[in-house]
Amino acid sequence: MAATSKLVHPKVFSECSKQLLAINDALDILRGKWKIQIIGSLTFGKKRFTEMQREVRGITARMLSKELKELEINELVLRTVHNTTPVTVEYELTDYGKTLDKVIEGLRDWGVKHRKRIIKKQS
Amino acid sequence: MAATSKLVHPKVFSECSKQLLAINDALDILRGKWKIQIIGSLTFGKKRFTEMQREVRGITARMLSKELKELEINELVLRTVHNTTPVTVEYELTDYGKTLDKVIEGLRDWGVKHRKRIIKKQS
DNA sequence: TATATCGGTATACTTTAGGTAAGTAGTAAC
DNA sequence: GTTACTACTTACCTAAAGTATACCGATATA
Repeated sequence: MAATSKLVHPKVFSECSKQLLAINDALDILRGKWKIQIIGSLTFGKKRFTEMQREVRGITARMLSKELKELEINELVLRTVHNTTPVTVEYELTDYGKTLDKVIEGLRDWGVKHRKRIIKKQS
Repeated sequence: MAATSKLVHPKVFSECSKQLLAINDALDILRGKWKIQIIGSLTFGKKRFTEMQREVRGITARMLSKELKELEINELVLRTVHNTTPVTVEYELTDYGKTLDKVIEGLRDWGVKHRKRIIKKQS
């Protein structure tokens, strides 16, 4: 006897697919090792380039520059150049960037719990 | 005159760094094109392999298999083989996997809003 | 006998992500 | 005139991620 294939109700199926599409849209913008961390660092306020380089552990100037550019294009981050010498550049979240608060917070909270769990398992 | 480097208060700095570490921990497990989508699809309940292949648009058997294995190793997903013919295999979120609810939800909600925004800008 | 299903695996390949290292302009301090 | 600072850019390279396609055993169906 062949396994009966429990068909998902079309309504449920399309609902799930639609939501996966949304997740995909979000990931398209946030994917990679650095973007979410960069946004995370900017939730603490305006930052200068070198400041972020120090804060986001392990990131190189190349990656920071590249990722910030993409975030700027997607209107999540605002870049402001100040006429000091040498020039200073400030990055901050746009209002739209700030709408990612819940995502960042969720990821951060889960990460904290996850780290605790891993450490507990090792001991 | 050189720009004065506004030093961040050590307490604020370490707090930010600590939180970025947590975000990094979370991302280590969830990074890539598919993992979050797979978990997202499982928030709707148990799924069989082929069912997921249909649901997660564009994923190949190879990737689905690979990603599910990694999620299983990290105890986010449980795999159950049923003795039907042909065999059926069910995947579901573990209790620990379910703790990602907030993250998935946040990403999904943001994705929905983001898609609306993009469509609006195009018109 | 031929074909289909389920849950994959094997192999080969292409693409993208990310790292390394060096260099840049403009200014200013030593 | 050499060095230092800020905020990058460029060229190059590797490793990881992802894709395409064919195939597997067991069984059931046409």
